[in-house]
Amino acid sequence: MAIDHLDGRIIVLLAREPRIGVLEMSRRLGVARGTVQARLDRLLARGVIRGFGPEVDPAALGYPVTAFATLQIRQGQGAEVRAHLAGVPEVLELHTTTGTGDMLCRLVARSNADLQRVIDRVVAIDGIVRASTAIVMENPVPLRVIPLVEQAAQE
Amino acid sequence: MAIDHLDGRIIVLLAREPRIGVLEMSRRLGVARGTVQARLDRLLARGVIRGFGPEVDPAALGYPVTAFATLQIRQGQGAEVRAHLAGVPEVLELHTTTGTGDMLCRLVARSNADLQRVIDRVVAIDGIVRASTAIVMENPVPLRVIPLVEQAAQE
DNA sequence: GCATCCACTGGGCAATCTGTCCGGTGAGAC
DNA sequence: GTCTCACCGGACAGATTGCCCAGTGGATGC
Repeated sequence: MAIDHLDGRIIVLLAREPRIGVLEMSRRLGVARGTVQARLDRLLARGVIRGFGPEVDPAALGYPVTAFATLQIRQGQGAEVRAHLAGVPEVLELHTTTGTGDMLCRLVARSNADLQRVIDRVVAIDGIVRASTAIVMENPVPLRVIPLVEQAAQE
Repeated sequence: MAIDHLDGRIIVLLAREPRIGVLEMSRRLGVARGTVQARLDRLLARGVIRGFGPEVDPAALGYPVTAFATLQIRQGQGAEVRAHLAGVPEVLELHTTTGTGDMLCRLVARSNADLQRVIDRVVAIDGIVRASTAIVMENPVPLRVIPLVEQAAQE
């Protein structure tokens, strides 16, 4: 089994109030402190919780424009392209995918004009045959996991 | 200006060792504790740092398959579609975009077979005209912000 | 039936960190 | 020259952490 009900409640609680601390959690959940501590350790050890890194808002950093670029890669050039993209700070995320494109990456830029600079930099390598970009206008559902955790914990 | 050098070092330090605490940070950075505390408060107040939510790995939760779906929406049905997708736990993220598709969403599923169920649920609303899905195979660059922070802090 | 293992409870301990003050200093703005 | 602001270095009580312990209850295996 992935996680049980108590694990789920711990994660959800932690997601809602990250600064909460083990002691306060144990109070809210009505279990002993040692239990929460042990559960947390296990969740971290199993990799269910990867960490507690700060969530940084690129917009507040001066990068309010987000875009997704679909890239088509020349056969056998995958490794080079990956390394190249990993070196571009504005590439926040990169996936290799099935389908018409071969890679999908998330970009940020200082402005729509600046996005051109970023894309130029992204495609400045031979291995990329074609790139098509979609600019993000709104983000109705920001990255979230709570609903998934709740679903996973119910079983 | 967005963030200065010290802000950048604080964020990077926090990203690398999230459990670190203000006191230890002040030691590592060679500044007074009050300074780090004030900087952190400001970063949080300005929204540069949104929070410290736990990073949950969907794979460890039993959802090892990730996919991106591009959706075409019938004119004027945007709101309904958003609400519908927000109610699907496997939809981790939703963006409205320019370009051929109208929305882009990130999905997870228990297996490739299960992905079919998720997609069926996603498209189970009138407003979606067409959906095209790309399954993620690898994730050479997991979501990251450190390089961007470092770049933003240099100026 | 009985022993064993495991998770949880409830408690206690010292060490550490947090939140919050304070006065003093230096740099830049007016 | 004066003011404002950020930073420093230090202080304080209060709370939390990491760690330990013995006891309990359920599940498992013999």
